[in-house]
Amino acid sequence: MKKFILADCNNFYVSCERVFNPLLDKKPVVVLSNNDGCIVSRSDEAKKLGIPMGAPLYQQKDVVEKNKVYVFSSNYQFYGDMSDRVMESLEMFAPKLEIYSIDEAFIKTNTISFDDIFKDVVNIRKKIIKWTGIPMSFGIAPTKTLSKIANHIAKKRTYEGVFDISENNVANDIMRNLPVEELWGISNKWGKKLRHLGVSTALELKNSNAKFIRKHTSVLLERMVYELRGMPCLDIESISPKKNIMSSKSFGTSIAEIEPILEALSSYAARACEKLRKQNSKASGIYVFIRTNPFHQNKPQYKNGHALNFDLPTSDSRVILCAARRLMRGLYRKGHKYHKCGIMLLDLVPDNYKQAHFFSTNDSEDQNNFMKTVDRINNYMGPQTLFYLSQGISKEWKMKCENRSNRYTTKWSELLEVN
DNA sequence: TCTGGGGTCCTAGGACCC
DNA sequence: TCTGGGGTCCTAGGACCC
Repeated sequence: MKKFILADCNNFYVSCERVFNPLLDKKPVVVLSNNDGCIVSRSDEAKKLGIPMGAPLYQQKDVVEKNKVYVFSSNYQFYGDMSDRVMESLEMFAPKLEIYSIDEAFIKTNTISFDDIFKDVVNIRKKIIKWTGIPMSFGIAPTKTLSKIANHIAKKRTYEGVFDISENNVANDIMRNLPVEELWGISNKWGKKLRHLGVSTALELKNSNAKFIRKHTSVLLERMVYELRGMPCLDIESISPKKNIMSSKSFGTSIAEIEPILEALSSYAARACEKLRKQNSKASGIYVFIRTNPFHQNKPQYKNGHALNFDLPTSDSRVILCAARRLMRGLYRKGHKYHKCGIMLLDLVPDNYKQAHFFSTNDSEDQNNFMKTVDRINNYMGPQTLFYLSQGISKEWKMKCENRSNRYTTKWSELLEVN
């Protein structure tokens, strides 16, 4: 029988920090989101202190100080590079893996030959930990949904970090004690709805009438019923280019004037365009938005967004920046303190996509060559070596990032030093 | 004081057509 | 006086993921 394996890094961002800083072993460690806002990765020691996932840092200040928790700002360049190393290592054993997120990948067993799946996976896991320094867990099951559950058990229960849920008829016992909200694809809203229908555990969902579930929820949960029964509805997905690309960030401090907002927007747009060209796409349109801080309900709130279509799809930063700024000037209202803005590149098409247009000139060879040159220089000399003046120089909107570790693997000046 | 960012998929409902 | 039904396409918004 074909099986799915979910390979997942343990406490990924924290584990990355530990690779180059062994003093952090066995200590409580957390990593923050952008702007040092929320806690998005926790070591086991930090979890034991009761620090919840996603909690704002300021609400955990007491626990953090009392227990000397190590706190790191996010360092995505570094984590991204470590992720590449882990995935490339996995690919050596399983060439057709589906990279599901920065720290997880699905593998299907018919793409590799195993003598004994369990034993072989234990060996793969050992090798990857040795090569990358990142601890991982592996869940084995007949469907993706079940492999998620198996992975969960592997993390908690077994010392080898590998668990096969299809062995020894343990699946039902595990599901009997698993609240529906902990299933992959169900969260609070659906959980409530299911409980309302009399379904509160994974096992009860598995034994429900699939059509009944679909009628009262959606096709997604109908699929899940079958997946829990061991009938695969979800397969390994091949890598496809993104359909939209987004770049947005909250400002380090709230901003009332339009100029710094335009600078921030230009920077986000430039970043989005780099991602766009990297995946060899062009955008047919853009959406730009702005908003005040929704947590300050006692202050006047404003949020708005506008979209625009280009005559022809483009990946030219200059065209996109100009259009974005024009949209923003239309959105901005004086008298508010703004907290966040962003841009989404819409309806992406392959960059070799050609369509004749009588009047538009925004898709010339010159433009493409110009952007390629800019990207090449920034790749070689470092991000932002060349930038647009409209991104500004003072950058008062720049996000907070007070405890970032070194970019050990991607920046010469920040390599680990051994004395 | 301080509350992330970047995605995907599905559904309902409106506009429009014949 | 009595005013259809069925289909498609698009969009906005909701829900979920990590």
